[in-house]
Amino acid sequence: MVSSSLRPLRADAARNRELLLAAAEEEFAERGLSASIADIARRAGIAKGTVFRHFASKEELIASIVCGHLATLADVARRLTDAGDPGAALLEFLTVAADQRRQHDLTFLQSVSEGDSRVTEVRDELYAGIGALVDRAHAAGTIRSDVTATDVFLLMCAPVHVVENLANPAPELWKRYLAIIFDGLRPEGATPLPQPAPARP
Amino acid sequence: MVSSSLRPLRADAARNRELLLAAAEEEFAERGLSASIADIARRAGIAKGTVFRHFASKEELIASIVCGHLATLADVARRLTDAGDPGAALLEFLTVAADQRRQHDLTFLQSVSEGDSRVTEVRDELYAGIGALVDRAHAAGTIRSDVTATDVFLLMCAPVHVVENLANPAPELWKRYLAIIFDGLRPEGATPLPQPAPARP
DNA sequence: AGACAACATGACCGGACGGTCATGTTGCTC
DNA sequence: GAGCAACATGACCGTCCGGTCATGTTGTCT
Repeated sequence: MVSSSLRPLRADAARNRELLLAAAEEEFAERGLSASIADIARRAGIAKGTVFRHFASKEELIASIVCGHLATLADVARRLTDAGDPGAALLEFLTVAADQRRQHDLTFLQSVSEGDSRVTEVRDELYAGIGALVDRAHAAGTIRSDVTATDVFLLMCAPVHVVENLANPAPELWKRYLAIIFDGLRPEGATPLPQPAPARP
Repeated sequence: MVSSSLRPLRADAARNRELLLAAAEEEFAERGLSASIADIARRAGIAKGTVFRHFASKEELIASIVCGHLATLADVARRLTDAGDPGAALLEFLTVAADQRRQHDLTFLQSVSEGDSRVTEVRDELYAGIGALVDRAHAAGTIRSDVTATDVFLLMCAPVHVVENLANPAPELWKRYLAIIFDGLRPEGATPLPQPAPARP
């Protein structure tokens, strides 16, 4: 979203960078991780060599995309922390997160950019935001007390993933599974969990 | 599991076929879809050309693996249909299914082998088995009435998928998320679902 | 307007991959 | 045990991909 380089980019370079990121996002969403740099460059209307001027490697390009998505989600979480109903806020966050994933499923990119320092940094921000939402939902009694922020973080993209096993899913089918999973997070009729919550990612 | 060819394989060929399938399964689980035929052959202790004697293409090899897994699951479902408690039987099925996926996550192979006729055939069997389990659970009132066999089919591998977003998950952490999701399937405290169930896959 | 650094370009490289095939080997049948 | 079809082998082919670099182009600053 923001380019935090010291020297500002030249006008054409900045424009190309945005075109490139947008094209890469679409190409990855359509072709998966094996989308080629050449195809991405063609889609962006720039030459292949230019890609490597902006990003040292394919991995770095992926990390930048993931960073942008995580930052957007962190922003959403932050904004929703002040919302009225804590339970509704958490559900709204999960809805926005799933909808983002539906548009461009980039979950498979996340494992690639695991080592990147910028990614882990933004992810920590997102994690903090989710933590605040979960705390408030706990206090309001909307979700069961044995569910943690890490649980929510991990379950975030599950609805979309579930739907992707279908060839032609209805565009909003993921909402069905988000509802089912969210019901599993509610205190009513909750069964004791067989395993302790994992440490934060 | 069974090789339904007309002419029986020669002894060495049959042995190599099994070695090959086992090696491919491990290699795909470790390296993902991009595992190479050469690596698979090396792991099986056979030559690369031999792979293509048994399977016309990489896709066909994948389809055979997926077939075996689906057949195993269909068998489990069939056996559990006669079990005592319908609710426990369904939970047990989901547990076995998730555990199988944990050992060798091959979900990503499923989309590749979408067009294969053998795969769709075995998948239909599995689907029928799940249908029977769900019907009995409905009758016993263990799961909410608006949940279908397709829902269960789709949610089957969700617990394992959720956990895979973690770098070093505890080996049985998936049971935590299976418990949460299964709680979402229970009638107690169920919220109306916002989307209709999809048609069978 | 001139002049330079920043930027864009696409031919090119090394390597890896899926798949083929001529040649050599081996299990089965009589 | 002879003979043959089934099978195994690995060198080889065409293709594609990530990444490099010498050369040409353009924004920007004075």
